[in-house]
Amino acid sequence: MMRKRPASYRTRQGEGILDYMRSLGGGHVTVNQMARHFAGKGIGQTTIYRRLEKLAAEGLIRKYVLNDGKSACYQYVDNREACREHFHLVCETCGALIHADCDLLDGLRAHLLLEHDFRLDMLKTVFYGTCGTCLSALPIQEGGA
Amino acid sequence: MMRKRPASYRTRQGEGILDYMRSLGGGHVTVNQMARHFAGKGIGQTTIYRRLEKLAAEGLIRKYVLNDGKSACYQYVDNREACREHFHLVCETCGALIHADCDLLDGLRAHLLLEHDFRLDMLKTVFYGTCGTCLSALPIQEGGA
DNA sequence: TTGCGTGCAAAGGTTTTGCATGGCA
DNA sequence: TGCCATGCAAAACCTTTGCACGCAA
Repeated sequence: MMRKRPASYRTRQGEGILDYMRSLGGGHVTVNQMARHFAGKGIGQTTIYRRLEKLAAEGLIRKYVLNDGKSACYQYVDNREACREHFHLVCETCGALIHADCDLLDGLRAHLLLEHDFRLDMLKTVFYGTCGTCLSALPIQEGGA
Repeated sequence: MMRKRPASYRTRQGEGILDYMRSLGGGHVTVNQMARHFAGKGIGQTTIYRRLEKLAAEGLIRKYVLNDGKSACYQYVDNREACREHFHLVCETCGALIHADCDLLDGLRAHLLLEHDFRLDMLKTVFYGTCGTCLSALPIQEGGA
């Protein structure tokens, strides 16, 4: 039987990185920021990259690429199962991640599968836009550009 | 008065690049692909970058950054308003970028705005999942992983 | 003639990889 | 002890920039 053999060791670096991600409470960071945070604390940037990659693969954290494509940023998500069942909205202005539970999603997913022959992956899909707070804070910002 | 003074010259390279983008009929390319296409035809990659940047600023083409952040890809849009009106689906298995014109999007956008106070930006949002081709090619591939 | 457009090469930044060592189980 | 994890440095990549020349208007 292939038991839930972890095949992964618990290390100081790994714990430090996961703890740090958790401590952000949903906030997002880049590898660069983390590298600076851990500078002098014995955690190199290669480890950060590899660790984040693993965590993202496990679904414990989420990886975003910002619009300008400069560098990726990561954030902790505490319940990945629930995450298959709701929208993830990211505000391009303030960076907030919003979890939106909504059954419209089922309709969307079904539609994509039936009409477009496409199985949607909610763990990867992120909706970009502007959140209510930033909308009201913004001036007119019409469709101009 | 600031007339519509072009302040831009018509060049062989510029025409070539725009023609090529148009010839794709909405398909998408990376700079790398274009550089290969124009290799030996006297259009360097620097020009491609600068030209695409300009075209994107003018709204004649669109620039995407996929979630893996590898490289940006561009596509011609002859009607940028219409372009706000379709889904962009990316297959995580084969990497295909699919354009899905569909009015379900309007419902989705309206819903997000009304119910979730979130203005969706279709220029940035990409749906990730598995395309029909890859779905049928795959075995069962249940929710396992 | 003017000055934008082009192209080469180099710089800049992010992410990945090779390889030897370190540390968990 | 076995094997994964780590870290340094180098490589691989993508994109931008400096500078001189070419070419459109």
